Amino acid sequence: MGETVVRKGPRRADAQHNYEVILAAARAAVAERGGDIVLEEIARNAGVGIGTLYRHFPTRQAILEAAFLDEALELRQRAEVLQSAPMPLDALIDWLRLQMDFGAHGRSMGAAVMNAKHTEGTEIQIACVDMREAGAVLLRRAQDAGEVRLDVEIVDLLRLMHGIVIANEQAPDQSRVDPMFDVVIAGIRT
Amino acid sequence: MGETVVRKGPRRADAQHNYEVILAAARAAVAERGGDIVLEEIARNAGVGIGTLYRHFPTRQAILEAAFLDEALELRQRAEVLQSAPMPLDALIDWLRLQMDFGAHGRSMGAAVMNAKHTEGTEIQIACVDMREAGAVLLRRAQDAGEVRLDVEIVDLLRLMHGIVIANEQAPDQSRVDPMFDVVIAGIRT
DNA sequence: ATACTATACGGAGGTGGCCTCCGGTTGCAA
DNA sequence: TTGCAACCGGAGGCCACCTCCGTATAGTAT
Repeated sequence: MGETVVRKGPRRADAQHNYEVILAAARAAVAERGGDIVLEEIARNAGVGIGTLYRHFPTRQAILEAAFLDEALELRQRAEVLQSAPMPLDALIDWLRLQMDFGAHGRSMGAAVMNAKHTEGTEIQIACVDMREAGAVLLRRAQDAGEVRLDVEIVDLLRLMHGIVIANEQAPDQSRVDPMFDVVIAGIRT
Repeated sequence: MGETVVRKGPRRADAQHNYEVILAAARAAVAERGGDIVLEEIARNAGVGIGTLYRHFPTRQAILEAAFLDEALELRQRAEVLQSAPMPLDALIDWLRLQMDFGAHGRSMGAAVMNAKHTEGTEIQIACVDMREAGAVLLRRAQDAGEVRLDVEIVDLLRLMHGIVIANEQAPDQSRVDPMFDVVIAGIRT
């Protein structure tokens, strides 16, 4: 373990540049095609060889993780901001909606990334744990305020949001997303 | 449209036999690998050439649909049986649990099949519609009994069940499935 | 400025799965 | 038994994945 680790430290200028260009292309590709991105196309769009792409991101998983990292960081930040909102339940609900919006944007990448969340040590794993903990504070506040059932855990909510997004992904009409969300919210209330 | 349709009627004996052998192999493969089955492997296990497989099931989608068809039929049947159960809400809950169990068994095939549910005319589409309608009766009974909110639709419930299964698929622990299910049930109550 | 080398680039090529196509085979009816 | 429509099988083209290594160059030492 820990053999071909991608160096994060100081790199040659061209390497750093390529890394960023590839990542940008990857994000664009993920945004419109979801999880089933075509790696060689990303390399082409980034204007680099396929070998260069694979050096920076040794595995398909690595690219998806990198593309999702920012979202995880932002979701954590949003949670921390909401932690001081006046209405604990509303804050939680707002954050859960964000989860869905981000998930919808990231499309079915979710499955791939969800998997990564559980493999130790990854950068994305740490980011996801942080995000989850920040969300857990929101949940706890709502529970302490007596507005949410005590037997609900944060993972339940994250997975339910994720599930709603995934289940509606292939559907022609997105019109039932809100009702489904409402059901979940009603279900966690005391 | 409607060109290379797979004939359902009388076929030559060897063709009929191969069809069944392939389908059996496909079901076995789907049961353990989910949606990302390897078609050539199925053909190999069935002891037929790849060409034969493709004649009987023109597309990957067709195989998944065929493998899932039985489940849809059975779920419909179960719903019809439960329609005469004494407690409408309990009947609905039981049926939704079945949805999850079947989905869990069918694994991530769900996404592929969910898609098929919305393409017109397919055999699986008809089966799914029938199943959904049978489930809708269960829902309506529970609503008429005043036990379930009126703004809930059957698709919401099916998708939520599907979502729970998918979202938990990659997770190492399945222990949160029941709590998530409970949240949904609590959420649809009046 | 020049030379040197660790670092990085790029794409050819091997692998594997998808799907088509067609020459050969066989069930079945007459 | 014969004939043919139905059926079989797998070779082969395609595409994406991923590795490997010869070439190029940024950064540094002189």
